[in-house]
Amino acid sequence: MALNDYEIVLKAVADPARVRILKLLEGRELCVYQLMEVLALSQSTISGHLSLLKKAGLVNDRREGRWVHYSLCDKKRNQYALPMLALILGWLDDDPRVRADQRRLASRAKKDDSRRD
Amino acid sequence: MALNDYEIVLKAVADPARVRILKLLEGRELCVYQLMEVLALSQSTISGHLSLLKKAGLVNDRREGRWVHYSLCDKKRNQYALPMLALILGWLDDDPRVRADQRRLASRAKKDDSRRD
DNA sequence: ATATCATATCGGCGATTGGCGATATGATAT
DNA sequence: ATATCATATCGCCAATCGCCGATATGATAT
Repeated sequence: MALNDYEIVLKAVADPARVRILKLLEGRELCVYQLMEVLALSQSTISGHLSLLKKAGLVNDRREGRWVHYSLCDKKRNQYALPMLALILGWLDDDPRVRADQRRLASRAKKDDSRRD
Repeated sequence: MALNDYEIVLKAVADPARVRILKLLEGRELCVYQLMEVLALSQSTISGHLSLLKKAGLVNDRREGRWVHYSLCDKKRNQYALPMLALILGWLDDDPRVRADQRRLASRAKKDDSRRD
């Protein structure tokens, strides 16, 4: 049923925490742990959001050792997922919370860099 | 806040009953009473959905005597409303429930016609 | 085998949601 | 003023949601 697939995608993107995740995944891969720090939500909460986004066909996961790298989906798993992604990723760049997320992610990345031997 | 406006629109369109309403409003005006009959939901439920859609800037209302005619929004009340409408109205024409809604609406219209003196 | 680290899943809690019937409002008609 | 019709709002209930801490899983290292 088309309406079911529609609902899964729309409910997935209708939550603020989940769009913030999608905006953070724009152009890069991230792991649960990084998203935890940037969004200041518990590990189980982040993991739950990600599995919902995955179920909707909005994100991919790729395991590499103990880390699981999440990225925006490329394959068509749900007919509504990619067009919806294309639409909403053009939005929210001017939102204060989204901007703050980007800044926190950037400063985290710097710390990681300087910690390298 | 952009994220707030986003959430209002997305939550509004993420509900099956509300998309069905939007699909029925495609190309015509309808009153609460007609939507009640087609969707088989109570009058208060339909009215509630419509006021939510209106708050999101997705529909207009136009009072004419005791009837209130609802239609898809034309003015820009929420920056996300019209692009989202444009996207999702291209969808769901093949969904069984949506098709059944259209049929019920059509047969209702016929009855109305034959009842005219 | 044991320990550790990253992630996933489970159970519980308060808040929100979608449905309803009952009641209130607003417009028309008598 | 009263009645009627279409719609809006209110209060309630069951179901879902988003969060958390606790526990389970899966991979790596010793």
